[in-house]
Amino acid sequence: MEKGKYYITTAIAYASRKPHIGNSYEIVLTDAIARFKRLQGYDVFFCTGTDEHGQKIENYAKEAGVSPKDYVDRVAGEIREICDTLNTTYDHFIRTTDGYHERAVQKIFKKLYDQGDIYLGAYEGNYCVPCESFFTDSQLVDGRCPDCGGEVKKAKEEAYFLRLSKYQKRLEEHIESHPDFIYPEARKKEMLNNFIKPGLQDLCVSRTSFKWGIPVTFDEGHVIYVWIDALSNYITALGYDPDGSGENYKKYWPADAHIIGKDIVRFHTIYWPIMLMALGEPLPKQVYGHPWLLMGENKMSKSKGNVIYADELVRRFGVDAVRYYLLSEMPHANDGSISYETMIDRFNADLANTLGNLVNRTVAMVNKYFGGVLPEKDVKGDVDEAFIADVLAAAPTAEKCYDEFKIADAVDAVMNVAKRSNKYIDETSPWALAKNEADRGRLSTVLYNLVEAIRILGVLITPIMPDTADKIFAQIGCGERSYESAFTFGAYPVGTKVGAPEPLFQRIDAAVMLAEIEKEMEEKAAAAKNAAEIAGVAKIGIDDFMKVDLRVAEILEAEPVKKAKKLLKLTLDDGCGRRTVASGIAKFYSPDELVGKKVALVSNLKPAVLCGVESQGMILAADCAEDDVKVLFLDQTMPNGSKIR
RNA sequence: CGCGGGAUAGAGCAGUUGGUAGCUCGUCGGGCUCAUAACCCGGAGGUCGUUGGUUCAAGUCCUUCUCCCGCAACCA
Repeated sequence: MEKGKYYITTAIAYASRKPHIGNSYEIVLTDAIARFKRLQGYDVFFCTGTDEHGQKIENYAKEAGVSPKDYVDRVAGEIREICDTLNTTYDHFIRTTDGYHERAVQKIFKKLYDQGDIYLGAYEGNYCVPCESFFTDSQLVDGRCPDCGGEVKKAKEEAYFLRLSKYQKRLEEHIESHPDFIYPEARKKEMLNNFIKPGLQDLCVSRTSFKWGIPVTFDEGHVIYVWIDALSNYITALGYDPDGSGENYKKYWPADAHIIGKDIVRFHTIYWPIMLMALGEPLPKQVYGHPWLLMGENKMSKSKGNVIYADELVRRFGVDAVRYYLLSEMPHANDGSISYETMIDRFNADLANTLGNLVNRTVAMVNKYFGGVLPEKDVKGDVDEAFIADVLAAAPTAEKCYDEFKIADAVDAVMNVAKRSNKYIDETSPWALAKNEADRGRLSTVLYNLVEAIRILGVLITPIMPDTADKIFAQIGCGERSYESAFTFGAYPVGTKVGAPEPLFQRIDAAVMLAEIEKEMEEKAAAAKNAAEIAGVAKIGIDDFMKVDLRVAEILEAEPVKKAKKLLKLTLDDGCGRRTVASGIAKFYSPDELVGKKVALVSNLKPAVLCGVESQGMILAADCAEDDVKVLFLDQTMPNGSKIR
C-alpha cells in the first residue's frame, strides 16, 4: 500500500577513526525506523555516509604518512563495512569527497555569497600574537587577551561568515510553532535558551589554516568549513543543485527525520535550518537527538582495552542479537549502557528463552501432533478471545512508539506477543488435549492460534531482526508478511505445512563467554600499551626542553573555583614567593589532600585567565586514563624553588 | 542564583489530565512436561531523594534543601 515518501538520514560519520559500537548505534536505530516505514508502505529513502574533510583528518593522514584521500578511503571503507555487517539498508552512502557533493557545495557557497548571506569578513581587531588567536570584543578581559592576559592589537584575518543573525527571528518562530521539530523536548529548550534567545553570532564558514576541504571557488586559499560541507550532504545526496535539482530531490526533500547524536543537535537545529532558509528550501520535519550508549559505567577507551566494535559483537552474538540489544536497551531520552553481562542476559532471557523457545516448542508440536499440517482453526475455547486481542494490540502499539522514536518500547510491544503466547500455551495445555482423540479439533485450533500469533510477531519483528524474521517464516512455512496482516487475526492459511523445528538462538553459557572475553580484553590492553603513542611524538633537542622552567613548589592553599567544575585554585610557594595556579584536577582531588604537598611547577608558562582566576603556571600531572588524572607529587624534602631538569 | 533533565523494590526502568504503586532481571516457593535445565503461577521486597504546603485524596501540583546528569563555560 503506497503511503507517500519518507526521507530519513543519519548524521554522516567523521572518517577519522573506526567507530565503536556506541557510534554504530545510530545507523541501526535509523535502519529499524526505515525498515518499519517501508513495511508500512512508505517509499523510503534512507541516507547515511561519511564526513571526510577537516584538519583532524589532515593531521591523522600526515601521521600515518598517507594522503588525506587515501586515509579517508580506508576509514570510510571500514565504516561502510560496519553498516553492512549490521545489515542496514541504506539507499545511498554519501562521502563528502564525492565529486557531485563537492561541486554542489561549491555552488551552494557561491549562491549564498552572491545573495549576501555569506560575506567576506574578518576576525576584526583583537589579535594576540603569541596566542595566534583572534578574539571578539566581548571575549576580551579588561581589553586584554583572555588567554594570556597580554596585549592584543588590531589585526584581521579574512574569513567568510554566514549571516545567522538575519534569520534568527524566523528560526525562533519556526521552532516554537513546530513543537515536534526538535526531539526530545529537553534538547529544544537547550537550544532556545542557550543559543537562540541570547542572540546568534554570525558563523564562520571558511578556513585558511588547513587545505583538506572543499575550496571556495572564487577565493583561493579558503576552504569551506565543516558546517556547510557536512550538513549539505542531506540535500546533495538527493541531487540538490542550486541551478536545478534532480528527481530524487524533488521527490524526497524535505527530510522527514534527521537521526543524530545529542551532541550535534545544535548544528542541525540552528545552522542547518538557517542554511536552508537562506537557500529558500523547506526545512526538515523532525530532528531527533538520540542519547548515547556507554560501556557499563565507563566510557570506552582504548587504553582500558574495553572498546567494543560492532563487528566483534556480531561475531560473538550474531547480527540480529546485536540489533535487538541496541534497540531494546537504549532508553528514549537518557543514556543507555552496554555490557557483556547484560548483553548475555538479554540474549538468553528474551531471544533464546522467550522467543526462540516459543517458536521451537510450537513448531515441534505441530509436527508431533499433526505431521506438520494443521487441519482446523475454528474450535474456539474461552481463553482465545483475550489471547487474540492481546496479540492484535501489538501492531498499533508498535506503530505509535515508532512515531515517537521510542524504539525500545516498540520492541517491547512486539516481544509481548511472545510472552503472551507462552502463557496461552499454559492456559490451553496442548499436550493434555493431545491425549484425547475427541480434542483433535480444539488442539489444532490452539496450535493454529499460536502459529498465527508467531506469524504476526514475525511481521512486526522484521525491522528489528530481519534475519530472524526470515527464519521464523521459514519454520512456520508461511509467506504472508504484509504489514496489514498484523492487524487482523487469521491470515495464516489452514493446511500450511510447517518446517522442521530449529532453535533460533542457542543459549549462551555466561560464565564461559565472560571468561573468554576477559582473556581477550587483557591481551588487547597489553597490546595497546606496547603500541603506545610515544612513537608519534616529534623529537626535540635539549635546547627546546630547557626552555621549560620546571620548579619544585609547595601547595599552600587549595580551593575550588566557583562556576568551574574541573578547576582548583592553588596557591603555591615557588621558592621566591607565592603564586596562583588554576589546575583542572577538581574531579580527582579534594583541596585537603593537596595542601602541603610538593609538586612540579612549570614556572615560565604564560599566565592565563580561567574562569576568572589568573593562572600563573601549571603543575604536572599524568593522564592515566581517559577519566583519571594523577598529580606528580615530589619528595617532601626537596626545597621549594629547586630547578628540575 | 547561566539553561535544562532526573532521584520510584537488590539492579535497570514505566507511571498520561492527582483516585488501590507497576514492568523486566534477580531472589524464594509452587505448577507443568510440548520445548532450548526452557514455559506458567504465586510470595517476599518501596515511608516513590528531603522539608513544608494545596486537596476528601499527591509518585503525580506548589515550596525548602541535598545529590546525580546533560548543555554552556572550562580542563595551562
